[in-house]
Amino acid sequence: MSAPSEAKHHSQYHHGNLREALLQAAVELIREGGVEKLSLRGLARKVGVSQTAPYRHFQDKNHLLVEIAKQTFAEMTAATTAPLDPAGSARENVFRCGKAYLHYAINNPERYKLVFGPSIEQRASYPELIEAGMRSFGVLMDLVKQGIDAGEFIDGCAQMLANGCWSGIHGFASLTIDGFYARQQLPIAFDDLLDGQIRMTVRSISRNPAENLTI
Amino acid sequence: MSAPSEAKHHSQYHHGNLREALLQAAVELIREGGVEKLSLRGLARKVGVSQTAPYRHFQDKNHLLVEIAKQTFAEMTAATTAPLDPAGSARENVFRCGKAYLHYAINNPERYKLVFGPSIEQRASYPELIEAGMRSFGVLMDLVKQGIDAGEFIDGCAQMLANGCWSGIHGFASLTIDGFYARQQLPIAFDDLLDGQIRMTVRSISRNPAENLTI
DNA sequence: TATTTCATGTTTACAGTGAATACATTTTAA
DNA sequence: TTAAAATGTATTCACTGTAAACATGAAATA
Repeated sequence: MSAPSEAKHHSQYHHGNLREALLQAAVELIREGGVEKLSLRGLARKVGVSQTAPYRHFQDKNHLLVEIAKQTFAEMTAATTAPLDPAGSARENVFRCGKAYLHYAINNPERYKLVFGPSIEQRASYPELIEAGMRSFGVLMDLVKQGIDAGEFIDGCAQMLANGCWSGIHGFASLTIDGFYARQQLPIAFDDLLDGQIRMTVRSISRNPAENLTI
Repeated sequence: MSAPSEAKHHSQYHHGNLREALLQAAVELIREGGVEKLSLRGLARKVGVSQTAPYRHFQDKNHLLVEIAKQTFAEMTAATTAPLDPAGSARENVFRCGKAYLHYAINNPERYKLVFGPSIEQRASYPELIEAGMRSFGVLMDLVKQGIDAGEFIDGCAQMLANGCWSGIHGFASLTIDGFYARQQLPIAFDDLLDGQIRMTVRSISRNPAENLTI
């Protein structure tokens, strides 16, 4: 189980594992200062390599960002899938999924912004990125379909209902990350606000919802 | 009613109305290429002035963007207030407000992204910007309060309900603008998707909502 | 009216960026 | 053993935001 490229005596000309090192360092820099502050030159400096070395592994800056975005989508998919209860109701699972989604977003604000923000150019021309995003959305989509089939959710275009839920959760994540809710003097704790958002989301597609915000 | 600064023979050294000209040109450039592509130097070029002239009117690039964002918030406030019907129900008015909001966002995608995106740094340190944003949010907030008082909406923290609605609408606007919904093969027209989003939003806070997505 | 002052322009310069090109070295395959 | 391919570096260009010093002309004052 020896990793060949790592076992070798680093001649210190060839890095050995530059691509991975760049990705990892970039994620760190983004976490610390946001995508806006990430420069390829600074990244190269951090990794200890010349400023043009990254171009041997990424066509340009955008391609590197796309790679990180793909990884981020994958992590989101995993994070929102993990807490699901196969035996639970669709309502419960949408709640769990939403909560995990928001926790991921709030704990990884800069990566979340990278994925949805304007830093990545020409998103549409990276099929793998689109697919990674679709897979992430698919978690919610499947739950909504199950809920419709089970009669828990209102009848209608499943995609529309799923989009609606996604919009609510994504909007809440974005506004929270950008500080729009932090500035409000709320009579309730933030965790309750977050819970309330998810309950509203579930309520928006539920049949016969209660008169208060329960699930 | 003669505008003194405009009546004078332009000596072509002093522009005469540079601040306004810069703002107007910047809005155009943003509309065409997004904030990311806006450079102060390009802006100066477009207005026909030296590259440092803008610094006589704006402390730095960020201050210029903040000014445009303030104007954008003001326009949004006007756009979402105009269609309200004082005699109508809160449900109806939230619907109208939401629809106007989404139309503004979709017709002015780059300005919308400017206002909510990461281009503006240190938002919190511009009180006038915060206030402009609060006024825009206030339109929805007032409607929600009215709806709670009238018994149309569920009882609860008004701010939480308003935030929830805003999240849904804002999320939909963002995802639409960023093309996440354009890539889906939807069985329904986009206008119906948009309508559905607003109905879901209203539904999420309504007492005794119908079993389908009506208002 | 003559003069001074100040707002608003310009020129020049610097440090930073993404990226293209040409060159160097090391690894790999023939 | 040697040729080729992969992966590194050095140099350069065009672009950016912005600081500093200087120029001009409009408004205020003597």
